[in-house]
Amino acid sequence: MGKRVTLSDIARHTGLAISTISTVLNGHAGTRIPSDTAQRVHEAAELLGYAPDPAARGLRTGRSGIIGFISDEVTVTRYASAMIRGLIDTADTADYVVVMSETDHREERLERALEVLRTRRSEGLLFGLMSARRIDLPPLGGAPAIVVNGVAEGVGSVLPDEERAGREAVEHLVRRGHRRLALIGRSDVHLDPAVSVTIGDRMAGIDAAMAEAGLAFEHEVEAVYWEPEVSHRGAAEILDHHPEVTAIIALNDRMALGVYQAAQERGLSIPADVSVMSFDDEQLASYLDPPVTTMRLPYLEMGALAMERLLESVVSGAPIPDSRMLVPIPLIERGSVREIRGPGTA
Amino acid sequence: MGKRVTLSDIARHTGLAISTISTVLNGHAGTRIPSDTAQRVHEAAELLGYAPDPAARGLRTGRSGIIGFISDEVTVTRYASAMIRGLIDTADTADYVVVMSETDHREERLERALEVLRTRRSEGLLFGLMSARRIDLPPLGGAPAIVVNGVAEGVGSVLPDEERAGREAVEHLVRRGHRRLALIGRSDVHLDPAVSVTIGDRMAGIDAAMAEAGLAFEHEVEAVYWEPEVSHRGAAEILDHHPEVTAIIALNDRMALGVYQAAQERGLSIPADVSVMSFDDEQLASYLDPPVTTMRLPYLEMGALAMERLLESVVSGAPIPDSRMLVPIPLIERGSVREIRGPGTA
DNA sequence: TTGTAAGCGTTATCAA
DNA sequence: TTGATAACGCTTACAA
Repeated sequence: MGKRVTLSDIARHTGLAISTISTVLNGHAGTRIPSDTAQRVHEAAELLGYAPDPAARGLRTGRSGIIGFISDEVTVTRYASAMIRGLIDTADTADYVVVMSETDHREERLERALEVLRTRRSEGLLFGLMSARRIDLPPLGGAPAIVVNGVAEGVGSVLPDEERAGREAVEHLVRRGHRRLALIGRSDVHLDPAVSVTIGDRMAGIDAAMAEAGLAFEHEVEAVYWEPEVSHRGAAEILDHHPEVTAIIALNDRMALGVYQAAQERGLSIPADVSVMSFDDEQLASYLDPPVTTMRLPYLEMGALAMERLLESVVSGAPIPDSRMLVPIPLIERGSVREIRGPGTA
Repeated sequence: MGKRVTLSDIARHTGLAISTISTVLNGHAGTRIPSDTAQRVHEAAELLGYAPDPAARGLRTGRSGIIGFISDEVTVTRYASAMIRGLIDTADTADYVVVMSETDHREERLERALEVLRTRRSEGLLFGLMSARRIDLPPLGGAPAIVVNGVAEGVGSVLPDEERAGREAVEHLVRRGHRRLALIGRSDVHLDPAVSVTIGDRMAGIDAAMAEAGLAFEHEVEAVYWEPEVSHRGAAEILDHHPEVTAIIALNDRMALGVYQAAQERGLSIPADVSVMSFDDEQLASYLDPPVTTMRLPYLEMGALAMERLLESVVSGAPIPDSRMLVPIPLIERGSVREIRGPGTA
C-alpha cells in the first residue's frame, strides 16, 4: 500500500535537486554543512515520512544492510531463542536486518545458505552453534564473520567463560560450608574440540577451585551422555555409598534432574539432605522442586556481543581479531543448595 | 569477495544483448521459446555462475524476495525454534528469505518491526505466537499476512487441531482399558480468547470423547497456572483420595512433571500404578522417567504450512482466506500409559 | 528472433 | 553551495 516517498518527492517539495537532498541527508563530510537548506530538507523528509530504499541504496553502494545468521540447528535447542533475540535487537539498533538460515549440520545446506547470503550481498556472517564445539567452515571469501558459542579456524568467536563458571560453582558450595563433594559428568569425550571447546575449561575451573580449597571429590561419576537416566544411576551410587557427600555437582541441568529423581526415591530431601548445583539453566532448571541452583549460559548476551563486534567490523572495515571473547556465566541462586553450619567449618 | 556475475557478463560471453539474456532466463511466455539460443544462454549462465541480484531485480519489480517473520517472544519459548525451522525451510525452496523480528509483546516494537519490513518491501508477513491467543494487529496495509499459532481479526491463521487431540488423548486411554480417569488443568481463564483460542477446543474434544465412552472424570483439579507445583498438589489429592483412578490427564507436560513428583513421593510407579498422559511434548516430556506419552504440538508443521500458504498468496496475488487451518497433533507414545487387561473390559 | 532504451531510487563525481 | 549526470543490475515495452 502506501506509496513510497522517494528523494524526488522531497526534491519536488523543496524545489531543490535530488542530489542535493541526498547529500544533505547523508550528512557528507565532503560538502561541509551545506547551510540552512539542510533544515528545509530535513523538515520535508520528516514531513513526508521519507525512508531510503535499501534496495536502491544497496544497488548503488553494494551494502545491503543484511547480516546473515547461520545456525546448525535452531530446532533442537532449548537455548537458540535467547541468542537470536540478542542478535536481532542489536542488529536493529544499527539498522541492520537479520536473515536466518539453518544447516541442520549438513554441508550442502551450509553451502546453500552461504550462497543465498552472498547473492543477497549480506555484509556479515554470524554462525550460531548450539553446543560450543570447533567447526569447519568453508572459505568465506573475506566477508566479516564471527562464531557464537563455538570456534572455527581463523574466525573470531564469542564463548561463555566456563573456566570462571567452574570455579564459581565450587566456590559457591565451599562458601556455604560444603567440603564433601561429588561430581557427575566428567568424561574424556567432552575434551575433544569437535565435541566441546568449553567443557575442558569448565572442568579446569572446577578442579582449580577444588584444589585451592584443599578438597578432592569424594566420588566422581563419569558420563558421556548427559541425560537424566545416566545421572539417576550415578546419583544412586553416590547416595548409597557415599553418605558423607553433602553436595553434588551435575554438569548440566538434565543430569540434575536425575539426581533429584534418585534423591526422591530414597526419601532424601533437597537441599536438606543433599545439595545440588548444576550448569546451563535451561527451562527445566526452574521446573525442578526445589528449583536448582545453576550456572546460566548467557546466550542472549553472547548473541548481542557477537552482533556488536560483527557490526563494528562491518562498518569500520577492520577485521575481527581471531580470538575468543568470553562472556561471564552468572550463578543463578535457587533453592537447591543449603548453608552448612557444622563443626569443622571455621 | 568473488566479483558478481551480471547479465552483461553473459551478454558479452554469448554475443547477445542483455535484454535477450534476461528474457530467456526469465522464461517469459510473451516471447515464445526464443529458440536454441536459449541453450547458449543457459549454458553461459551456468558456466559463469550467474545469480540475479535481488536488489537490482527488486528495485525494478518491487518484489524483494523477503518475508518478514514477527514473533512476540522468540526468547522464552521452548517451541519457537521448530516453527522457525519449518518456515525457513519452506521459504528457501521458493527462493525467499526470512527476516526476523521480535516484539517482546510491546506495541512500539511491533510498529517498528512493521516499519522496517515495509521499508524493505517485505512481500509478506508471518506472525508467530508462542501461545495460541487472539491478538490485535495494527492495519497491515493490505500486505499478505498469516498468523501461526494464534488468530487475529481479518487474517488467516494456522492452528493445532486441539479438538481432535483432546479426543485422541482420551480415546488412547480408553482403548487401553482405562475407565477411571482424572484431569488436571481445566479452568475458565483458558477460555478467554486473549489467553487461548485452542484450549477450549482441547477441552471440548476431551469432554466429547469422555461422553462417547460413557465416562465422567472421577476427579478434576482446576489449575490456572500450568506449572509443576500446582499439579504436584493436584496429583496428591487424586492419588490420596481417589485410588480408583488408573490414569491422569495433565493438560501440559510441566503439569505431568508435577504428577510424577507426587507419584514418586508416594512410592507409586508410573505406569504400573497410575498412567499419565499429557499435552505439548516439550523437551521436558522426554526427560521424565518414564518419558511421558503426550500430544505433540506440531510447531514445525505449522510453520511450514503457514509459509506455504503465505507464499501461495504472495505469488498468486490471491488473498489468504480469513480462516483457520488446522494441523493434526500427533500422539507420541512413550512409556507412561499401561494397558489394563482387567475384568469388565471387553 | 533479437536489440534499444527507459526507468526503478540511490549515491558519487564533477561542473556550474 | 547546489545541480546535472552517470552508474549500480535488472526488467520490460517497443522497435528493428
